[in-house]
Amino acid sequence: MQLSQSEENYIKAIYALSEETGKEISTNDLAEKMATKASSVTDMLKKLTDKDLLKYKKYQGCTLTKNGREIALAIVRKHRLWEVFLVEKLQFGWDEVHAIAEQLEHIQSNQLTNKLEAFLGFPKVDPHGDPIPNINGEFDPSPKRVLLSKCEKGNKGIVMGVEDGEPSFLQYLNKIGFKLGLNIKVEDRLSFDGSLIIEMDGKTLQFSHLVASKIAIQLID
Amino acid sequence: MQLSQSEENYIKAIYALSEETGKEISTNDLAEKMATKASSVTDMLKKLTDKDLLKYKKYQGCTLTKNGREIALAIVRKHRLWEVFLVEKLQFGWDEVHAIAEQLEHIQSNQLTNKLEAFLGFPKVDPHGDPIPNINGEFDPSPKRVLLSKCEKGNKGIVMGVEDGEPSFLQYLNKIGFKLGLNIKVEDRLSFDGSLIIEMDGKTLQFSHLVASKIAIQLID
DNA sequence: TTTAAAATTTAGATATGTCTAAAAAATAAT
DNA sequence: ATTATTTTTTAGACATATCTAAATTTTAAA
Ligand SMILES: [Mn+2]
Ligand SMILES: [Mn+2]
Ligand SMILES: [Mn+2]
Ligand SMILES: [Mn+2]
Repeated sequence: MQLSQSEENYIKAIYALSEETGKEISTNDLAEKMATKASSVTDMLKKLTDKDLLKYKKYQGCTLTKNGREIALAIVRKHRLWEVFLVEKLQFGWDEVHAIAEQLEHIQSNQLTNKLEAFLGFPKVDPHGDPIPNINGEFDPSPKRVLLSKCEKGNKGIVMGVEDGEPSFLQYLNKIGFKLGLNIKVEDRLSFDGSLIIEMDGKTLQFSHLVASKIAIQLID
Repeated sequence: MQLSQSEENYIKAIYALSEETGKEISTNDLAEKMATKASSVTDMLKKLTDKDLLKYKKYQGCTLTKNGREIALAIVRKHRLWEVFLVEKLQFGWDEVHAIAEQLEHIQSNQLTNKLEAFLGFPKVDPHGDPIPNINGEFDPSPKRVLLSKCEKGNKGIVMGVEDGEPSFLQYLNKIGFKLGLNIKVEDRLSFDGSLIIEMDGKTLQFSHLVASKIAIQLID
C-alpha cells in the first residue's frame, strides 16, 4: 500500500507515543506531537483506520494495528540507518542528521534500505544510541537502559543514548565533550530541583533534570 | 524558495526538453513528458511563471529563466550524484538506479549534496555517462559526443553514454556485455532501416536505429 | 481566405491535507 | 446530580495538484 508522506509521519508519531506511554494515544497528544490541530488529526485517524493501520474509536484515542506497527518500524529503520550513513560516511555531526533523515526515511525502496544496511555493516544503533530494527522489524536484545534522571547518588554507568531531534541539545553535549560510550558517575543529586552533579572523563558537570531526562545509561556494578 | 516535488519535476522536464530541442517547450510536449494532461500543464506553467522560474506566453510555450535553470541543474546534480552512490557504493546495477534517484533528487539539503559529492570523489559523470554539474551548476568541458545512430560505416569510437531511465534497455545492454568505455566500430550501416552492424569486444552485434539513437560515443582517429 | 484540424486554455470537478469555528461528548467540579 | 471545563468531533473553507469536457486560439488545408 502506497502511503503519503503525511500518513507515514502520523504512523511514526503514533508509534513513538505508544512506545512512551504503552497506552492508547489521545487526539490532542498526537496533535501536539505533529504540531497540527486536533481536527486535522481526527480526519487522518479516520483515513488510517480505513486503511487498517490503526484502531480508533471516537473519543477513545487510537492504537496501531500489527500492520501499522510494521510500517512504523520500517520507517524508523530507514530513519536510523540514514542517520548512521550521514554520520559515519558523510562526516555529519550527530546534531545535524535528524532533519535530513526525516526526509530520507520516506524514500520507497526496500532494496535500497537493505543494501544501505549492508553497506553500513549492519549497525545495531544509530548515532544517538537508538536501536535499529532489522529487516523483520526486530530489535537486538540490548542491555537494560535507565534514564540518567532516575539515577541515585553513587550510581555509575556507560552512556548508551541521547534524545535526538533537538540540535541545540546535542550541540551542548558536543561542547562539554559528552559522547556515547563514556563512563559517568552520579556524584550528587539535588533533591529540590532534580539536577545532578556528574563525573565524566575526569570532569565534573552539572545537569538539570531536563537534560538528565534526555540521557540513557547502562548501570554498571 | 520552497518548491513542491511536482514543481521540481516540471522544472526538470522543461530543462531536459530544452537541452534536446533548444527551442521553446510546447504544452503538449511537456504533457507527454510528464505523463499528464495539457490542462494540468497549463495550470502549472502559470504557477511557475508567477515564481519567476519560467517565461510563458499563452499558446507560445515556455522557457526557463536563469533562476529556473539553476534549480533544474541543482536537481540534475542531485539525481546523478545519487545514481553514482547507488552504483558505486551500494552495488546496484545501472538499470536499477533511475527510479530511486527520482526520489532522492528531491531531498533538500545543500550540505548533504556537497558532502555526498566529496564522499564519491567528485565524479564527473553518472553511471550512464551523463555529466554531473558542479556546485555552481557548471559542467566540466567534455569530449565531443556523437549519437551512434549518426555514425557512418567505418567510424570507430569509445562508448561514452547511454540513455538512462528505461531499465529494460539497460538490461539488454548488460546481456550483450555492453559497457561505458568499450571500443566499438561501425562495420556496416543498413541504409533502409538505419540499423548498424557493430564490432565490440571481439563480438559482432546488430543494433536497431532506435537502440543506436540511445548510445553516445566519442569518435577516435 | 474561408474552413477544417490541431493545439492550447478555461471551466468545473475531485482528492488530499490542512485550518477555524461551532457542536457534541467526556471528564471534572460543585 | 447538575453544572462547568476540557477534549474531541463535525462543518465548512482553503490550497495544491490533478482530471474531463468545452471553449478558444493557432496552424494547416481546401
Ligand atoms: Mn532522528
Ligand atoms: Mn537518531
Ligand atoms: Mn537517471
Ligand atoms: Mn543517469
